[in-house]
Amino acid sequence: MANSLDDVVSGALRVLDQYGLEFCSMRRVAGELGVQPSALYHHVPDKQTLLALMADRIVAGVEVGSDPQKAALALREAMLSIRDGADVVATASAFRLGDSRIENELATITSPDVARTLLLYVFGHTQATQMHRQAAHVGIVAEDPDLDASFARGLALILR
Amino acid sequence: MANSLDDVVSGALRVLDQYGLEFCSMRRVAGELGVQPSALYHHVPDKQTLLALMADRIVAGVEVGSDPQKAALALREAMLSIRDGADVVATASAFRLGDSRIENELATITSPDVARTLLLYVFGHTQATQMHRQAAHVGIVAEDPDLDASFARGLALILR
DNA sequence: ACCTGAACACCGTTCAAGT
DNA sequence: ACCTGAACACCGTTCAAGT
Repeated sequence: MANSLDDVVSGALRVLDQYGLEFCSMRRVAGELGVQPSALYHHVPDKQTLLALMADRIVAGVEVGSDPQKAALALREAMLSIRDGADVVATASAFRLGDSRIENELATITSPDVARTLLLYVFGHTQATQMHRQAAHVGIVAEDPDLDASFARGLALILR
Repeated sequence: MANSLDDVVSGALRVLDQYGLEFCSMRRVAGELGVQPSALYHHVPDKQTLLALMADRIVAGVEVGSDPQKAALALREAMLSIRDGADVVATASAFRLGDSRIENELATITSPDVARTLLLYVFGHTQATQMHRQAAHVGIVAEDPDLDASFARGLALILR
């Protein structure tokens, strides 16, 4: 019956994926878990912290390895795999500029400057991709079929 | 007495600069103008549109010219000149990927791929800079004195 | 440890009505 | 054209109290 912190994060990610960041409220997450809104504050001090935990989980499976290009593509895939994932991850990461796991791992296989540039590019392009696709899905803009290729070319530009 | 659309945008930018995006509500903007919240909907269909108009005004003075490096620095300066400016501009721009004035002008002096990569990098780095500075200002993180230089080096990487 | 119930101070948006 | 007043369906967060 009783929820753990992991249950809360999982519930929040389900709400995010179904309704989007805009409607991912503490009250909806509580509803998803069958609990009162105030119950969430037993697990988490505030919404921002919950969002940071969600971001960690979204990128948890991303292995950097030894190929920065592969790492960038994996990161992009992880963020695109959940609605508004890029927004959540990018916002949470901006708060820890310079000490995120992925930035540090990228830095060891390239350089600190390339790592940061790459990471910010991946966030920016993926956020834009996801936003554009959402807008296309709602029909307020035409689908752009070239976004994946555009991403790859920008990547090559930075890693050249 | 009566407000124009320009007055509304100006009022919204004053509220943004004083209180930040989080507290830049329709109700506060209305208060700033000495008007009821519902009055804003005479000028603007919704908050998102108001934010887009604010973004346009923030980058209005940025001249692209013929030097992409200078253009990127000018864009960064414009966004940093107002609280949460990078957030507002980046979010609004993601909706128009591929047909913003600045992206188009950059494309003519470099290439479409460089223009997009550059723009996304500038947004990402400037958002992170502004967020990090805000966090440092509130004291939850140490100031990073290298952010401007880090920006310049990433720029050089893309434009090399 | 985990949760309820009630409250506080807010939101964006709509709509009839006023001038 | 520009605005008021009132309402609707929401927010995040706190806190005493329950099990």
